[in-house]
Amino acid sequence: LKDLSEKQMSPKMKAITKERAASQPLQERSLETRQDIMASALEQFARHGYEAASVNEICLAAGVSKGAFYHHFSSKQELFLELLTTWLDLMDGQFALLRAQSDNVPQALAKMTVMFGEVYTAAGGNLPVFLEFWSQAQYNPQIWQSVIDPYRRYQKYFAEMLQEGIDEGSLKPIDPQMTAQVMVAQAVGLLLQGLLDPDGADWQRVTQYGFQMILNDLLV
Amino acid sequence: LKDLSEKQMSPKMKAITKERAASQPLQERSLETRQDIMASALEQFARHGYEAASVNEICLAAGVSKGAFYHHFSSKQELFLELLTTWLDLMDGQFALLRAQSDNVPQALAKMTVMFGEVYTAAGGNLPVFLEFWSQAQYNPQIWQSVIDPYRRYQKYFAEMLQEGIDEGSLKPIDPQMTAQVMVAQAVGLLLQGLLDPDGADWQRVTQYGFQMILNDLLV
Amino acid sequence: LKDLSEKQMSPKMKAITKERAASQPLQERSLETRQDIMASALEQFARHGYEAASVNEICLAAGVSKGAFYHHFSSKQELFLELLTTWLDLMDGQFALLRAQSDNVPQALAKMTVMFGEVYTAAGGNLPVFLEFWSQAQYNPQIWQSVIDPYRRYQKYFAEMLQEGIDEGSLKPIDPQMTAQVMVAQAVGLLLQGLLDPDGADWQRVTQYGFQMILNDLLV
Amino acid sequence: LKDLSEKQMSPKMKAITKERAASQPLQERSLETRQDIMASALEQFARHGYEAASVNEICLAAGVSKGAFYHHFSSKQELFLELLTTWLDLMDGQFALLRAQSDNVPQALAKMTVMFGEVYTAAGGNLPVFLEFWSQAQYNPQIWQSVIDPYRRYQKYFAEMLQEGIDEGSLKPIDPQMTAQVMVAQAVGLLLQGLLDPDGADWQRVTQYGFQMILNDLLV
DNA sequence: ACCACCGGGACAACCCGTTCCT
DNA sequence: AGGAACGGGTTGTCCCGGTGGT
Repeated sequence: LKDLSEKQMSPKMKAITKERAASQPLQERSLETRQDIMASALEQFARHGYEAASVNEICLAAGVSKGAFYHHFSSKQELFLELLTTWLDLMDGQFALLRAQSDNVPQALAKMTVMFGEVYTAAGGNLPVFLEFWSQAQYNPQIWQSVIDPYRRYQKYFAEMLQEGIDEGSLKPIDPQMTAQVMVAQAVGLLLQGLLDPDGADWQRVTQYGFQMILNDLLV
Repeated sequence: LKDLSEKQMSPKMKAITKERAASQPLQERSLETRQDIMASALEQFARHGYEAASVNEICLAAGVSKGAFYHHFSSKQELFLELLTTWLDLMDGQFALLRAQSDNVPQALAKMTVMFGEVYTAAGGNLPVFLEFWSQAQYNPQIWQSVIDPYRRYQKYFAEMLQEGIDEGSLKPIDPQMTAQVMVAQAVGLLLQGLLDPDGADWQRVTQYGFQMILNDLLV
Repeated sequence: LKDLSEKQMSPKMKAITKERAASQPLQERSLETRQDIMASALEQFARHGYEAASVNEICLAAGVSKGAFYHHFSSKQELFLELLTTWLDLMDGQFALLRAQSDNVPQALAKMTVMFGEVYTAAGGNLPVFLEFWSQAQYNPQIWQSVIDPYRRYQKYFAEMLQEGIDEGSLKPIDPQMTAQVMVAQAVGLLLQGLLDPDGADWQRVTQYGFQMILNDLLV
Repeated sequence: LKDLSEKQMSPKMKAITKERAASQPLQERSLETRQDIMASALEQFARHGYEAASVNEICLAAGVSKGAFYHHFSSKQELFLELLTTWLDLMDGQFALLRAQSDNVPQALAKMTVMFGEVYTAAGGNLPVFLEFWSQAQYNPQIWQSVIDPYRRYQKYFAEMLQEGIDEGSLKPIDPQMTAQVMVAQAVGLLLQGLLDPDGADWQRVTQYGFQMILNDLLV
């Protein structure tokens, strides 16, 4: 997740970087430009929202011409989608990793909670895009598809894990489907609250507390 | 909450209504125009989002001139804020009512769950504005203030209720503050899920289920 | 000329005046309203120019509703024209007066110079409308007519005066027509300079000086 | 000064020119577009005044899209200022040239008079912008600055010239400062009169006559 | 008779995302 | 990869009638 928030230097710095990079292999330079744009876009989307963030600003902040922009991305939308999928892929990877590293289900669940906190901090100032993804999904089928797919996948992950736990006897025989949905809902809700009102509470603690409440119902 | 989603007639119908209204008392006519605009705006915001919804479209759909629009609202923002506060006031009223009608705390909590479901259905197709409110709060301090105030109030409501329950002996001595926050988070999360993926689950049932899980931890 | 720049109270003051005036005879009140509007308009036109001054602002500053405005004046233009003619009539009166009060031509000319200085100070902060009159005359035939008529009249006045002076032997036999035009031109030029760069020179003195130069050529 | 008033072809002609120009080197094409816009703007400002001239009209008359317009100028104001400074620079150049070409002061003064006449004719139909410049200087500090600077410079030019004349013994020991101001004032006044009432007199002749009057006071 | 609210459209300036051509 | 140009669309405001209350 860190990759999403690095490259936070000033445009001026960027310009210099650019000049220095002039003697790089072409392909490398192209890739770098592409990532500069993405980093800049991420920040702009987070700061102003998808609609209010202008391509112009993104280019300016990235130290890149509009011509370059449309060379790399066919539209603002595509860039947005690209950002979205990158984000989701990272999340997916994290999930899989965590699950693989855990021996039993309760342990994996506990780790999830930790990871959740990490997402929150790792995204840095760019967490608001998360909400923006969600919001835009309402109005654009393609984004909706891209957001809903992994989302359902997460729920399935959880449900399967819970089922496993039940099977191995470490969890009570609750309804895995619905429990998973509740858990995800809680996670999402806490994220949004932390997003909107970061100083309103110690959200890390509240998150721990909330998951513990649910676990109380699950553990044998 | 119903007032927010009525007035769903076509623009053509509206135009006729307008003409008929020409002979009404001025004040009444003015009020009606204002509400027409608000209803239209609610729909447009829900359908396209705050930024993408144009004042022009809102006026067209309301069968109202832009002159009328800017007579009633000084800006798109102000209208948005107006919509927001109306919504929140309604919610506040519902909360207070429900609490007053309940004898003990567990009963009130149960009713809340029901009310939550009602919100979901009552908003009709215009629920997406909810997300839009949340989203815009990120970028606009005034909206943020307007959204965060009642939000914190709700949490306080809940926390007080829980404290009451503990005092009257109907609830376990849990941490009321954090529990309230978790409950609100779950509500919000479920709402968003229902918003994004209405057909992904029977959210009414999931909601019931989720609150039951929390209640299990609370009840003596 | 003073009438043009009095009534410089704040809108608040006006509002009070208005309320007090509620018990006045209707006609009187109407007249007052009309003059309030004109005073406000004068100020607004002077401050922002004809186009940039909005009827709204004029009304606000006058403490008058837009309905009232259009009751008294059929358009912004008409008001402007009204202002213009009022101004010009005042000037005309002053001219006639001065000429009547003078025994011989050189004396009258000297007095003109004094009067000119008075115009400058009497107009107070609202002198820029003068330029605005001139400017608008370019684009609007009606205003042009209203501005050009008295203008030519002034020149004729001067020319006649000079002719008189020649006839009575107090002036050299110069071309009265062209001399008059030059004098008026100088007056206008000095006015504009004083308008644009009030602190650039002691325009009163320069005016005296300039007219003296011309007089040197005229006096026998 | 002629450059300011050429390019008076119809929009249609322009469109053709544009298409032909599509195969020009980019920089040249850009420059041409810029000048097309400026020429069109000059005409529109002259015809309707600064405020009343719309960017739309300017673009239409120039055969250029609004996008192109805002690519070249950041605002209508900036364009106006650009026009102003170009004009003033031209004037400055003319002044310097004339002075350099003259042997003694009286000769230079005489030439100035001629030049003044040329300005009048060279500007063609676009002289009204002159008044517009003056007018807008009242309401906009930046324009004021741009207009007042060269203006004071002209006066200083004149004053220095006069001082030179006094020193070289070709002029009487008058006050050079005030005399210069009077001369400029007369010039401005005559210009405005010629502007407002072109058929009211033979302004060329009147100008000659007026300057002669002043010269009478200066020459030894 | 006078005034105030309300509404009507046209249109302003500006900017946006995008494409074309070098 | 980039500078120039495109045109449609944005919010907001302007000037102005009409309708009803005082």
